[in-house]
Amino acid sequence: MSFTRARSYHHGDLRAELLQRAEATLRESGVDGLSLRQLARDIGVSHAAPTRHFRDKQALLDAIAVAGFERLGDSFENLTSTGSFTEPMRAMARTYLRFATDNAELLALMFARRYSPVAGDAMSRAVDRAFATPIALIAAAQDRGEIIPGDPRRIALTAVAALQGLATFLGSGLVVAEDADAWLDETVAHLMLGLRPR
Amino acid sequence: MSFTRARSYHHGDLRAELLQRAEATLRESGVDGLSLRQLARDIGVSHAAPTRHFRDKQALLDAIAVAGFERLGDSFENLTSTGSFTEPMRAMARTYLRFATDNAELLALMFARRYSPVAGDAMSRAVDRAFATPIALIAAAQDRGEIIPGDPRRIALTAVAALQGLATFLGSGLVVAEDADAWLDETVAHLMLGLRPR
DNA sequence: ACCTGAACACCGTTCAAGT
DNA sequence: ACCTGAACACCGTTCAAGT
Repeated sequence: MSFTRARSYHHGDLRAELLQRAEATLRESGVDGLSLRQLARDIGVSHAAPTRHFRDKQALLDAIAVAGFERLGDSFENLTSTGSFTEPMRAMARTYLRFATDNAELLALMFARRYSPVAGDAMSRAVDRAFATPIALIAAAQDRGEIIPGDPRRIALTAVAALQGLATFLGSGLVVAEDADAWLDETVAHLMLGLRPR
Repeated sequence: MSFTRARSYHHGDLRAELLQRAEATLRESGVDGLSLRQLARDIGVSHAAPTRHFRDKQALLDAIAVAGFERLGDSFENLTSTGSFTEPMRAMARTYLRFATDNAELLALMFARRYSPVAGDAMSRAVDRAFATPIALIAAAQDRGEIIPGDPRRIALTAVAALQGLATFLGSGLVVAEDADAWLDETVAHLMLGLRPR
């Protein structure tokens, strides 16, 4: 059955397979290498079939971005906020930067600010969940007096922004990839201790 | 003369006009709205003419990115490193974030990590120049003992990375654009003083 | 409800030929 | 040296028609 399913008239789970295949193509060939027609050809379906599941190409890209934020949220899941704050903070930073370097094309898509208005709902849910762990981390450290007071969301997002920028610089080659770990440590140290001498 | 020049067989300065027009289109319609054929139509030249000046579309995008880094370098030019360090630092941050928000599509292109190998030379010259001012700013502050010791390039790039990440979050809507100034101040304060209580 | 095939209006790139 | 026009192999999107 499952052998012939791909050749039957109705595919069965075309939406899921389109998404999965699109993510693979994105990783291998970048956004520019992603075409709806090629995708349909790869799966063995007519070029017009994807329209049923994604109204246009942007809708597919939006769905990939949502899946990306969900995966980012998953990768934060086993972070703990116990112990001295520096360690959870460094673990979060490593997780984010690892996701960023392992999924460079995907990350660019996630922050490409091209979402269709329609995508907003599922998108913002996934985004909120992805950043929930860093925010909770900051809040827990504040309770222990290890972090200055202030809105934990704002503090968390400025911290993650520093990592996001570092990921961008790494991706562009402005910072050489081999030194990524050293840059990561330095970024965390600067964030925690500041640039002004103590 | 200049009225008929655009209609004569030889254009005269097609390369410069292609670049200028492309930057305008990029600003108005984004990268996705940028097509060589449309560009040629806008200028009033055959669709194959651009090939003489840019071997392919990527070469044009590279040239736009180089021009972007040059403009970024220009906008840093009148920053001074005198006075208490906090003020030059905030001025630099404002300049970068302003450039980022005023040229969102361009900035994305500048860090799109798709440079053709050929572009590397002019590109790295423009990049080096663009970041020279922030690096000099850090070095001067170190001399006055207002900044911790360490490689000024590394310190400057981690600082600019924090701004770059903030610009990305602003562009994606993760941080609302109206609060940009407040986020900027908070980012600079965190960078200078750190997140750990003093 | 889901998919196909043809049609339409676009692309980027190449290359002989024109000026 | 620079530009044109035709040709080629692609796109995304739409829509009647098929299952």
